Amino acid sequence: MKIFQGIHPAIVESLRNTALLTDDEISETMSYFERRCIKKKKFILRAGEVSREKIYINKGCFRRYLIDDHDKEVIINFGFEEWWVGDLESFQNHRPSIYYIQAMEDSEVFSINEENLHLLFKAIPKFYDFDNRIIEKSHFAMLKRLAMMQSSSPEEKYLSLLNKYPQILQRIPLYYIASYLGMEPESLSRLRKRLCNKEKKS
Amino acid sequence: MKIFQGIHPAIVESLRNTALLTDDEISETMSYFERRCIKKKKFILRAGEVSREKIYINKGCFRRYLIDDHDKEVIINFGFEEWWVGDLESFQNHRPSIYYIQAMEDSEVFSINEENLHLLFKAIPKFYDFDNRIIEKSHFAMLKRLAMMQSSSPEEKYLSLLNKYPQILQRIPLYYIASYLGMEPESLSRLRKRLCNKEKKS
DNA sequence: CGTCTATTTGAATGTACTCAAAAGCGGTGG
DNA sequence: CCACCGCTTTTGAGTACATTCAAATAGACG
Repeated sequence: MKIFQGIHPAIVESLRNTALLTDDEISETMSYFERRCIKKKKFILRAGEVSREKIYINKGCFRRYLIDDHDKEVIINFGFEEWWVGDLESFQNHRPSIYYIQAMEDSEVFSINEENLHLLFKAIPKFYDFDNRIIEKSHFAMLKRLAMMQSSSPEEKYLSLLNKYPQILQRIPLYYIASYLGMEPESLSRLRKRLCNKEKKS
Repeated sequence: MKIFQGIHPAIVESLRNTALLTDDEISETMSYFERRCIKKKKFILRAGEVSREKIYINKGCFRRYLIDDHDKEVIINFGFEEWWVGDLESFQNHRPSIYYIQAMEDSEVFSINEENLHLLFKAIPKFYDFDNRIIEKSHFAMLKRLAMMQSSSPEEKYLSLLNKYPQILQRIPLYYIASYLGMEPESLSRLRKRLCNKEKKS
């Protein structure tokens, strides 16, 4: 098994086991991508711009948010290693995006523009299927998150987030987490205090 | 332009203009599907079952819901004409579903099982691309809905729903709409009263 | 006409929200 | 080493509104 220097093991793993690519095909696939570094706080997309590339995170993390009707930032999701980020809708339709996407840490990504993406799909059809399956998986995850948002109490939302991303507290400030959970930072602070007290009692 | 009897015009339209199929290809595509009638209140899927077919709605409407940790029904979404329904995740992974899908009216659907779907993809590759684009679109819509759920007041959620599906009040009972919006039926009732009063004053 | 389903109303409670302020924390420069 | 500044989190007080439980009303359908 070939070792791929500087590529996150989870990416190689999923190209191997989910996309079912051979090592040669993985090398070829990666050659269509460009490696880029994004400094903390830098944007890879702003509302109004058209997304010109698909981006996979090799290292670091990002937040996607939009500005709602009350001029408030609403965080839609975070992106960590081995996930893609970007506004696929803008990318596909060549329409201005409504989202901002910003690096939360110094990050490194693999990006690919539309032209190369089509060449890659032609060269490695299995990658086309793989890419479609990624969207599908995002969709499934989104459905479950929506169910959560609708039915769970703020406590449950917070705990389930911690459960899913145990490292999130180390990487993301609480007031961004609050926005992601659909609450105010003050409420999250009080909620955490409540949970703390419960722990002590039990 | 051929006329397709008994097929919802919106379905034909999207096969023609989005999938870019010729009339002959549309006929061929449809021949892979089975037409089925579903009586009001009947289930096309229950939690625990594995979804064995993909289903497109020709007439009528459905609701998808799950039973949450507090034994409460949570409505995830409604399906109307020309949309697909079903649990794609269960269908793809052959795993038991967590969702219930129930007809809200006497309905008619086009269903296709896995075997025929693969045959169809082989016969009409453009349908494979089309199908993937449908998932993508669902995903985009879901992202926007999530943003709504996170940032909007109950009033805004309700009004935006009416705006998106003007016919919904005629077809779906209010207490299901309440569940979809993540609130109690009583709250929706009071909310509607408030809106009514505002209208009168203005 | 009666029964089941759906919607509204009432009263009491809890909790998230707003606004305002304080405290904690990290880094920079004098 | 300390003072200062920006960023993040916590605390406080008051208000608004969704929730719960209970009951009344309204509609639909046989």
